[in-house]
Amino acid sequence: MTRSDNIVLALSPIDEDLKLAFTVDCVIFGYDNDDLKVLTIECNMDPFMGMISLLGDFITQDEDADSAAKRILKYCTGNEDIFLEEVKSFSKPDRHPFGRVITIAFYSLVPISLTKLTDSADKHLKWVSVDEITEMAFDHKEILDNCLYQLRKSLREKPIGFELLPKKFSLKQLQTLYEVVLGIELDKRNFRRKLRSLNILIDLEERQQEVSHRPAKLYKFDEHSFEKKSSDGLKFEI
Amino acid sequence: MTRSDNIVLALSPIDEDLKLAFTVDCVIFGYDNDDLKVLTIECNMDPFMGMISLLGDFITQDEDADSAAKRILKYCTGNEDIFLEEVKSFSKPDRHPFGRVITIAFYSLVPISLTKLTDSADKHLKWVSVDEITEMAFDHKEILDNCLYQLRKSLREKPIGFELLPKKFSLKQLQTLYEVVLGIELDKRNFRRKLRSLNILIDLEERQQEVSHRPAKLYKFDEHSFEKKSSDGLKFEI
DNA sequence: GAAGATAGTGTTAAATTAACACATTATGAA
DNA sequence: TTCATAATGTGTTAATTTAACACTATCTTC
Repeated sequence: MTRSDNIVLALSPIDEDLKLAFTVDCVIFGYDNDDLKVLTIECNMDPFMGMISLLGDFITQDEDADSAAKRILKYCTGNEDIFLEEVKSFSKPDRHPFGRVITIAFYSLVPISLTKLTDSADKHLKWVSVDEITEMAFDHKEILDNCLYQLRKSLREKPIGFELLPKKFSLKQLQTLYEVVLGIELDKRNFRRKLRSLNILIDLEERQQEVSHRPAKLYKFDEHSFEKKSSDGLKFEI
Repeated sequence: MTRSDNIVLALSPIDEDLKLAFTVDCVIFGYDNDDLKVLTIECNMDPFMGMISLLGDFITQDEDADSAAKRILKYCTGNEDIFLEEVKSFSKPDRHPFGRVITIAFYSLVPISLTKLTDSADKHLKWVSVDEITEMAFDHKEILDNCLYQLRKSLREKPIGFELLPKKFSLKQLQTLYEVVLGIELDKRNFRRKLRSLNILIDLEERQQEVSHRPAKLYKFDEHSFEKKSSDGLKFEI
């Protein structure tokens, strides 16, 4: 490869023999038992032996970063239709002990209840509460922090909370999810009114089963309304 | 480099001889004459010969993406203290005719009036109105569109409009900037009240010179107030 | 059928946003 | 020096949105 001409600088020519690697790392968020979790894998590479790390892989020759992230998600969860958002790149020269590895971080939202970790990956993977994570291999804690920040931001701007829940959910579940992830308390009546006004939920005319009290009504997310609204700039703002 | 172990997939081993290149591309926005402009350079590489492209370069061995972007900005404008925000990566396998070139896109905001394009770069660089740009070399039009979208989003969320203006500016200038970039009309009184309430401007007790009418008061941006507010989540919302 | 547990609902005050018109102050030409 | 011109600069009110707040309804289990 020769230096392209639309590239204006000639300060530090690229060494043709430089080994570069390009990866993606996925912060796979799950939500279970009123707790936000991240899918992790144990690192068995020094100097990070035994620490948890995010799920990542090289970007192959015939795919883009997005496809690589989807491939990882499919590999781990078997699911192809998962919410995914690119966050930012991480490229400190010394971020990886093996050389120059530049990574693009994504976060994704999966409903843990619907997710069977695939057999091949299962034994290595672990859902860990975000709260419990104080350190990770590589710069993965920094990546996690950035993705968590972005998740919180997006959760307030766009109707994506559903992505973490089962297809059918109660308003209470949804509210608790917001409270847990955002770390705030919400007023029940205001929360419900807000969601009503957004017209993004479909009342399933069904109720929760097997609870020892009045069962809650179940809703599902109305995909159609979302498409329509997100395109002309829905202001979600919970 | 061997495949790291925290990387779970082994579907498509990376060819050790694969030539990868890692670049940054900067959408350098300027504002002049009530018009949003982008700094471009003419491409002289087939098949994009003669088309305009963004400013970009390889990421060198000892810098991260951010540093590379800053290096480009300094090279072009001589200035080191320029607003810079990472937007997203572009990594389609065929996006670059020379091989596998993955790029991280940034946009930056510079006050054209204060910017002397450096001598070495000057003859190749051109400020072009965003409105006039219908196509660019590579996937740079797509990159521009994404960065423009992000600029508009950030302009509504964070007080960054100042970055495009001279140090001293009038409220009218600032309002017109918002109107031009966002493509909307704003109410003068509401706009002024809003800015007053944000407490991010310092009245310089000076007035515009050389205008053939009542001269406007000049303000500057109060850096200190911004630091303080952005850290605890300023809601700008113009 | 009573007790326990959670679901579900409406009103009012406060804050924010939107809409709107005229007086002020400088310049420059008569 | 005064008048025309061209822009700056300012306040009030209505509409909307957000925040605060407490009780009744419905189901289960004992």
